[in-house]
Amino acid sequence: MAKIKLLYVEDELALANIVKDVLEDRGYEVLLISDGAKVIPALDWFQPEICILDIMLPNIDGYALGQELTKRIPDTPIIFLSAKNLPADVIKGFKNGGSDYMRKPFSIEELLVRIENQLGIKKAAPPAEKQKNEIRFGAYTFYPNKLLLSYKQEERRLTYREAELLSFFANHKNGIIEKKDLLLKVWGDDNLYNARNLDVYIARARELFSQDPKVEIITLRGLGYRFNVE
Amino acid sequence: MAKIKLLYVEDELALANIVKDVLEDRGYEVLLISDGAKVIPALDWFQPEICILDIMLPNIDGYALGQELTKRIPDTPIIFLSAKNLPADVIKGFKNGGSDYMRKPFSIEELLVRIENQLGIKKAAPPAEKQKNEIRFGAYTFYPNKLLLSYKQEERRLTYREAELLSFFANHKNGIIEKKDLLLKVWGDDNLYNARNLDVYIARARELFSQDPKVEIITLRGLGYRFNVE
DNA sequence: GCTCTATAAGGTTAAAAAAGGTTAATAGAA
DNA sequence: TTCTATTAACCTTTTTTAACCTTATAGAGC
Repeated sequence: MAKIKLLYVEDELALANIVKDVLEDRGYEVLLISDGAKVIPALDWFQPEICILDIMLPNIDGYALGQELTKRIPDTPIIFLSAKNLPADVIKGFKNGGSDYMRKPFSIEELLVRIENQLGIKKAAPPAEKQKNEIRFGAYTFYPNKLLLSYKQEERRLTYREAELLSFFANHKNGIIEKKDLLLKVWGDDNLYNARNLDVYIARARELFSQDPKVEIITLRGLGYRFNVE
Repeated sequence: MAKIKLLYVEDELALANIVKDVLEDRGYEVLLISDGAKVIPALDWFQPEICILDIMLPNIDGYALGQELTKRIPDTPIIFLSAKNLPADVIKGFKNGGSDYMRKPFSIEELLVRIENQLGIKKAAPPAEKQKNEIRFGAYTFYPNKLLLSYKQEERRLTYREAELLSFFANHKNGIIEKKDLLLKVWGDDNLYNARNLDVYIARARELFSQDPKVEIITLRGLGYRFNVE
């Protein structure tokens, strides 16, 4: 079975490395980032299933990061971890996208159990379109390996780029998609020509999903898109 | 709207009554039980949507109770509340059906937020939707993820910047909004040109809300705005 | 203390510029 | 060929910039 991908943002490296070791020992694939500014760019290639965030980070504040993550990967649970112990801080954590909040110092065993708890909650509802070969978008079904999109009885063959685009959407549904990330992932390079190219594919994707108004690609001018389903 | 039914099991009555009052004040329908043995029989007629359990109870142990509740009402979240502070106790709480665990003494505000968090996870159970999709501004409803603002039957598509501005307002309603914070959040940079730009968007926002006089954007000259609702 | 005036902040509207949408034509691979 | 990807052309919408107008506020002079 594939390992669960866990993003861990912490700047105290002495602590972080111990925790990381334990987590890896328990079978998680851990990405440890100590600089808050590097988190967002990492989302694309790492695609975490759960995030552990320290709050007091250099450069960026953990709360802001939580908010940003909630926008981009809305179904992924976030556990805040902080020496800020006041109830007001905890509340702020929940308001900024947190699914749980642990005070420092904490017990690693307790952290492990809280992680499992969050994952358990998520498991019950079944998103996680990681390596699936069947993905539902509203009334459509997308078969990434077969390059096929079906709607009711109709089947439609997709081209390679169309399928790549839809796969990217599948991994970012109901979240913010930056144009440059999309270009990098699907075209491997974000230059001006490819940007226009993407516009053409977006038009095509909109046409593909035109039967079901619940599936919509919303433009975030100057930034990218939102792919909304349901 | 029907009140949310909350089962609260606690034997320290002095504490319990204070908490109960606050919960009722926040709109919950609270059933307080101080004798653990009476919990199971009450399930049938009360049918709670969330349970708060103290662990050290006379007659029956809170963990056992948690286990029993999990069997009988498996989708109902349980928050343990206990003076037993060791990580091992917390872990035991999660293993016995807990969805969260708070150490005593606790802040009531924090409890309220954790309750909401649990309900939020459950409410939108299939696809766990953490972020708000619907925000009310007086007679208007704002759908930040759909970039939509509705008033009575009318729906109005918003542009990305308009939606960002309204999201910022949503997070600061009835409070002071500093121009520079707003610029930083919505434009990512506060320089003089963007400042004029913001003026244009404020005019547009005022136009958007012109149907309901209860929603108003008040200028705080030299500082920013107040976004008043209600 | 008043009143007047200068000035800067902000309101409003329109025009310019940039981003993106759409469709068709062209180029390139299979 | 034939199918796919890219480029181009033209159009629409959004955002930015500019111009001009209104209003609040501080200070000068009374």
